Amino acid sequence: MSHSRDTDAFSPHDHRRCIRTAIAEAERICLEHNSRLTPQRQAVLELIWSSHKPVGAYALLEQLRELGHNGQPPTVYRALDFLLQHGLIHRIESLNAYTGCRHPGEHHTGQFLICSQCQQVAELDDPSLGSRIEDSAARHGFVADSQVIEIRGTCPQCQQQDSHEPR
Amino acid sequence: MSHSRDTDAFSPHDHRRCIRTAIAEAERICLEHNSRLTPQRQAVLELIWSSHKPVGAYALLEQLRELGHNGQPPTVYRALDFLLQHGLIHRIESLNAYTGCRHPGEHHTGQFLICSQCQQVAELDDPSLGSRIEDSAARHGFVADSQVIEIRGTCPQCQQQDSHEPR
DNA sequence: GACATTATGTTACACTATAACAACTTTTTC
DNA sequence: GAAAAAGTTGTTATAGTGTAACATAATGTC
Repeated sequence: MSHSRDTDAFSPHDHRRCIRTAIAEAERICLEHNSRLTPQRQAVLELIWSSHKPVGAYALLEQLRELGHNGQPPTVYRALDFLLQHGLIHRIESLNAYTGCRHPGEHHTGQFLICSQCQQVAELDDPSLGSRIEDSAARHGFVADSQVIEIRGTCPQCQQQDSHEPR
Repeated sequence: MSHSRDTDAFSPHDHRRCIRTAIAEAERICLEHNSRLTPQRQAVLELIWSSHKPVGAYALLEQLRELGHNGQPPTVYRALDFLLQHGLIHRIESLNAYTGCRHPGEHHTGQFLICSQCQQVAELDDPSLGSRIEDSAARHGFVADSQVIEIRGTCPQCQQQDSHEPR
């Protein structure tokens, strides 16, 4: 089975590339919107992209401090708000945590696969699923304008390990 | 368009009936499971069912105190845990709030329509949507075992009011 | 340079949730 | 029916998540 770029999060990959791409895209988008990717915002974005596990705001705060940034909660939350507004990150509601967005710029509603075992998250980004949901809502006279789709389960990698180490 | 029992939450209806049914079902289920629907638990369930707007734990606590119950946070959270475990209520992740379950007992994953205007929530409970999502995940080698589906938008009633009072 | 705008610093606090242990009730067992 | 076990509630303290409000600093505009 071939995996799209989206769900490669679960497969071993050159993660530095993820980070580089994310920053590059962020710069592009900020330029487009005439917004500023300040050092703090970039630092937060990089920290979020340092893995595919969603990070909590206070964990980010901790890491920012280690990097010598000044740190109080509002600092982090402001950066997060900025990144969220520009579609550069997503908030995972069921985890109170944040993860990098794979398709910044393109307007899309996040659909997440969350592995209960390794804690990693991949984006599904299946537009037809999105419209299927809209339809479902519309059938009840409901006009949808945003969706929270968070699917918990076991990723391919962890399934393999399970079969190797049963019990 | 005809609405199923599920999404009637948005339409005017005899709400006392909702509550009565909910309690009756709760009693049935607790009997089945040999669990006890204690006065506190029942009080919390009734409070949750007192409307179709999800309620936060601390709001419940407040209301419990007004009813003369003893109240500290753990009291409420324990009742909520019990009700959640028995499938009598759902937690709305994106609101940190709780709402009554329309199909207690039947194992189902919650799908919620949340009106941004009136704050009311209806359950979709579209099993084919659930399996559609499972499929979507499976296509990426991911085994889903639970889903968080929360759709924000405008309910039929609020749409009507909008068209009557534009601006 | 003066001004408006945007971003950050700082303090304090609100909201959501749980840990840990004590006391009490109900059920079970003998 | 008394003792033990299991389940429920009381109580105190604290952890985790998020924001309000106001001061200061940096940046952009004219």
